[in-house]
Amino acid sequence: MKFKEAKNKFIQTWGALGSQWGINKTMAQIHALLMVSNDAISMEDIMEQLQISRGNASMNLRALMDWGIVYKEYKAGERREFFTAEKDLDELAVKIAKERSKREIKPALKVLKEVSSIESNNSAEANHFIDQTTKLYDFVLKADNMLEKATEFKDNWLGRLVIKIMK
Amino acid sequence: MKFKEAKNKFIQTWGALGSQWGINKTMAQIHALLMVSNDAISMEDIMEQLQISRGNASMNLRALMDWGIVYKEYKAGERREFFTAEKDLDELAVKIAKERSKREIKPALKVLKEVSSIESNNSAEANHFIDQTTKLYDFVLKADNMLEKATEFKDNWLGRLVIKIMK
DNA sequence: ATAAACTTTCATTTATTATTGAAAGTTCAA
DNA sequence: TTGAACTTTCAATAATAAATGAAAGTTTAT
Repeated sequence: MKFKEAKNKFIQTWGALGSQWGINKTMAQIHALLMVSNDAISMEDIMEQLQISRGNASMNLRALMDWGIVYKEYKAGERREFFTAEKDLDELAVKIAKERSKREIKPALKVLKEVSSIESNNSAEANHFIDQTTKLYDFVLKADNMLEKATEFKDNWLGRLVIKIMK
Repeated sequence: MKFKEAKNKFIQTWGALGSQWGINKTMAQIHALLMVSNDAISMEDIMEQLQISRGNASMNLRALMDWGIVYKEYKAGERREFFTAEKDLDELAVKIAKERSKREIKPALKVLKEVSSIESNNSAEANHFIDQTTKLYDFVLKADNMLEKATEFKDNWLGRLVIKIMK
């Protein structure tokens, strides 16, 4: 396999993976492209390499910057803006986790708390509902906390030890 | 909030969360409905409660059973099939993790390995590509392993200790 | 202040994904 | 073996999500 072919395959695969996990394909592809690019590239270049429109490129770059995993760069004497991706993978994972937690898990938790707090009418059905949603709330809360602690976790010698043992 | 209202809100929310994470809405809703249902319910019931077609119900129930998180149940003297959901949340998480790993992460890993193994033509570009995709491969592999080990992790006193410390 | 070089926005179009429902398939009781 | 009761399949349709591109908006050099 040649370099160009490999690069393309990587971008396609990363894009597909993204869309399976609720991140739009182009967004994931742009990110992939930037990750494996040596240096910052212009919007024109991104459009060209991924064969996408200006609007699409612009909106997804904006989204990636909102997520904090792509940055603008300015080059001396250049009018255009250039873009780079966060390349540190731990940092990337933490940022994605934080963002998805904020956007999706936190609101879901709010609803779970709400619906698990209804007054029971003492039917078996209602009791089971309250019990199950309460458990779910606790579970999701715990899972969410683990995500949030991922940063500290990775720098934590004890954590690393545990991972080693579990392997 | 009344029980019925809460139940509905829960089902809607769970459905939305599912679709944000790449699981189709109806599938997540059926699962939600079964999770908070006291006992097994028929396809007819599911169709009625979620206002979906027979085909839709059938296909998504099949998918949920393929995932191993919904089971068929037979009631004595009843021709119809009834369905229940896995209600143990740890068990549920493990099964979902395993399934998504198998379907999505494993194939992605294969591609990552492939593209990171190309022969470099010694351009800075190609070298950076190889370096970055290799790192990505290691990272995704590690993350995937952690998912797989989730079962052991939850029963692991040391793991629990670490979580406690990190909180 | 002007205009060239560039970016963003958003109504419209296109592509993707999910849903329907009728027909085909299955199972079981008599 | 027949047919009633039920489930599955899948081509057609609908709903949803993403992409386009032209117009509007910005920025900067002169």
